[in-house]
Amino acid sequence: MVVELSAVIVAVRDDIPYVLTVRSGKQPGLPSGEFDPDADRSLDRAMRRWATERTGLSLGFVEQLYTFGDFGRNPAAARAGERRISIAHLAFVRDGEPREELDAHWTNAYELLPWEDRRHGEPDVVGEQIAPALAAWVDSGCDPEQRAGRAERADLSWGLAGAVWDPVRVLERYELLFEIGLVGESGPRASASLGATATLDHRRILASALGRLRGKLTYRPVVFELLPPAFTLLQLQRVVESLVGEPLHKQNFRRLVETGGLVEGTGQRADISPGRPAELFRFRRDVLRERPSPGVGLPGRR
Amino acid sequence: MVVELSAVIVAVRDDIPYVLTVRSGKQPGLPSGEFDPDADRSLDRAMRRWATERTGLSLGFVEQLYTFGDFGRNPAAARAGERRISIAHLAFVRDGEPREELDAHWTNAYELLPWEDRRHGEPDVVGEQIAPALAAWVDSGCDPEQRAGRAERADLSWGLAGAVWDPVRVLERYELLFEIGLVGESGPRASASLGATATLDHRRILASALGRLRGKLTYRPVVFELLPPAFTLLQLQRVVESLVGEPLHKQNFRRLVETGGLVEGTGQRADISPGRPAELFRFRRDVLRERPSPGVGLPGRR
DNA sequence: TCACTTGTACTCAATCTGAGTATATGTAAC
DNA sequence: GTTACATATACTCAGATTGAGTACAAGTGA
Repeated sequence: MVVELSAVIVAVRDDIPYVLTVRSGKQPGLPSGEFDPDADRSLDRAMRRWATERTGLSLGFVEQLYTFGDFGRNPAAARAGERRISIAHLAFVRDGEPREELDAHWTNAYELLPWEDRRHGEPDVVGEQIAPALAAWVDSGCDPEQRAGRAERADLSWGLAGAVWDPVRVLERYELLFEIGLVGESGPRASASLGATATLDHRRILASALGRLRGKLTYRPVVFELLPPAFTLLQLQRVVESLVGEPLHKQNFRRLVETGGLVEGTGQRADISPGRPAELFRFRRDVLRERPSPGVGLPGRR
Repeated sequence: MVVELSAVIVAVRDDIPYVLTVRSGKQPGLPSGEFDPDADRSLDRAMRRWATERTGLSLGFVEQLYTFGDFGRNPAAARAGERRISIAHLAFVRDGEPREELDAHWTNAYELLPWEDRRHGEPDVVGEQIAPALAAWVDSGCDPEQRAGRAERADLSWGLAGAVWDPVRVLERYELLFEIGLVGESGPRASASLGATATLDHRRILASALGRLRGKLTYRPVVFELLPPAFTLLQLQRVVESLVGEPLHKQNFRRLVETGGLVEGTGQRADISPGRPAELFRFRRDVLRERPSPGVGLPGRR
């Protein structure tokens, strides 16, 4: 059995969450490579070293995500009888371009999962293609019980029929689209507005990364790993919004992070801006002692 | 490379969280076995089938936890040059004894991690052995910077020096004890009051399971997978308390789950009890549509 | 009937939240 | 310089949530 490491390496620039991709064939894919147990004592170490070699970046926050071993998802390998397990990781980098010769690029995460970006309202794809397809899938259940189960699943993951949209359920949404044949890798019904396709099941891995990341934001101060040491509150807010995919109330966000003790002003101000110059803030480490789970609590999630 | 599945199978009875263990040699260990990719299409399926065969239980909630591949932790295997990766899972069962002939037992999770049970206040081990050992470790840092780093790490994970105790940081606590040689598998300084030892790094896996479980409780209604379909509010509270390891305010807990829409009364009452008979409640599925992350919010975690 | 046990309702102040309004302080255009 | 514009920051206010209790209800066995 082959064990490989793969990584969802995230950076945010200009309000866009990017993931690092490499070309393998004509499609972009996540950087991944075989795990060599003799070279590294632990998975974590292996992950960091390998990512540095492969992408030229040094990772900040790194977390193991999930181990994928669903063989049906890799038709070519399955035919060849190859057994491959992929240990996926989530990692952040602050900035810096990958080295060119490594053929790595930053891809907008929402190009791969367009329905996840709701900062400017619900994207059209949802109403025009996804919701109807889901409705058809629900109706095509064989008995009332199955239809009810399908309806609940669709409503909960997609926030339909009065259910609330939960930014964290990224993987559930992707898997449902996959099941009903709407996303590229799984069938011919895929269309461009449902996002660019990626190698193998890498969009699925990305979905699981985005979901985890969104959840983590709310109870651990991980956003700061994506920001420079000093930042304005608006910068912070934009990064959070870009990751969560939802707009936030500016004044309340500011109150939340300031009175929540998550940041503290450095008397300096940012000069590069139209409008009134903003104060630069930094992450306030002490918050870790004061609150058990400090993070940028999102609105309405309680 | 050998890939194995292992499982932390949890059940709660009489206010005690139990994990299923099997004997391997003289120590208890988690059930685990080699993963056969040809038998099952996905890891999840493999996990369920294998657990059923091995333990005679059918699992409710199952979730992948973490993939462990730290080779230093298994000295015997390391010497033999064996490379083994273990994909750990967390699973719940409602009740039922494991089949006897399988040599499986329920072990009190707090026998393995005694410092995690704070329902009756901070256990004596913490003040008597752990805190002093941590202090010594902090002081033995070579320079002020390293000492400061160690102090922060110790304080945060153990809630010392004014920091708050975070029930979720189970793994961080265990790893720290491991590093300073306080827990059995890692050195000779271990004592009985620091918990029973287990095979290989199985206590570490248990720690990661308990932490994950505690976190999950607060934002997904997973407790109900551990309870019968109808239960009294006190039963529910006791199960939550046993898992979280902290006492909860009764009236507020009740308000939380009732007005939070997490449960609904079934007009029936429980008869087996001293005192006034309590009403039986059931999980209210509709809460899933109403709130993005319904769970039994713990006190003070905000 | 009393002591005891557990269940359930209700109170109350402190805090937090969502949704605003109002004002401050820059730059670029006229 | 004054105006338009853009963003920053302060403050308000009603409604909901939380933490910590008090009070009372409804069973059991002595």
